[in-house]
Amino acid sequence: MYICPMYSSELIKGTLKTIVLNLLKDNEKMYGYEITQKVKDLTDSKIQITEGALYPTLHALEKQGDVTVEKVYIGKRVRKYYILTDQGTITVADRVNELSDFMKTMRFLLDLDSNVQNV
Amino acid sequence: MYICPMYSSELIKGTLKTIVLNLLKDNEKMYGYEITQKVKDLTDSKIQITEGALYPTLHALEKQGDVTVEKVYIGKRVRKYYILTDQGTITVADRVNELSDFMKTMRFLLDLDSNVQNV
DNA sequence: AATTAATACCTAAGTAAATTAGGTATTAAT
DNA sequence: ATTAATACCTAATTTACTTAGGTATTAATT
Repeated sequence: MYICPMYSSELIKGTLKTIVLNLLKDNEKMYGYEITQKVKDLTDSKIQITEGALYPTLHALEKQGDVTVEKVYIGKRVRKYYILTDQGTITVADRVNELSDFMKTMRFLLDLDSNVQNV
Repeated sequence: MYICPMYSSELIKGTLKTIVLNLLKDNEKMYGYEITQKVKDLTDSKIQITEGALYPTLHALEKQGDVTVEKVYIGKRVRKYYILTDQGTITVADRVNELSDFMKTMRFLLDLDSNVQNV
């Protein structure tokens, strides 16, 4: 199965934690595979999170206390649900604000708002 | 001299070439140091390009044919002006479109447009 | 006059966050 | 019966930076 990310990987780099945390903010609990599918669906496959990037990121978020894990067995198959902690709620707000601010700065820097085509 | 970038470096990662090319699109010719100052000025120091990142990037752009170089001596001090090539003009359009599209997708994904505070 | 700051270029080593490329195992679909 | 989808994982590699130096000229400050 070939994975075709629409955006060059450099752009997505640095936004993964923000994406994951923001999804958990809106969904209470999600498991890894579900996150990859959700992002794919919401972005019309323009952003496809690779598992090699996602799982280490989820483990890092757990380690730094932004999420907790809840193991659930679906038959014999394990699912690890990730839930945002109180600290994680603060982190996601910070991250989203920073990204939002950064994108605003980039739009100004690249003079994108004066270009009608970019709506 | 301490450099304090406002945004975490991961965010800026991947946008440097686009920023540089776009400045050259609007300015005909610029030299490295001038680019760092211009970006600092335009972003109120929120984005500060480090020289360790910029010079290798300029050399890469030259190697891949997006810019040409013009050496000028100001007294005994050398200045290397970078000028966008025809190919570079295409590259910058592609890059800016991609970044613009990516930011639009991120705004949707993070549900930023429904948040009045992010204007 | 001497020192510091600003201008202007550069590179090498280290780092962080991805990609690539595997692996295991269960369940559903063809 | 075989393939695809679900669901987890890691190790090696790559990439684009940061950090931390270096050289040299010119302007500003003490």
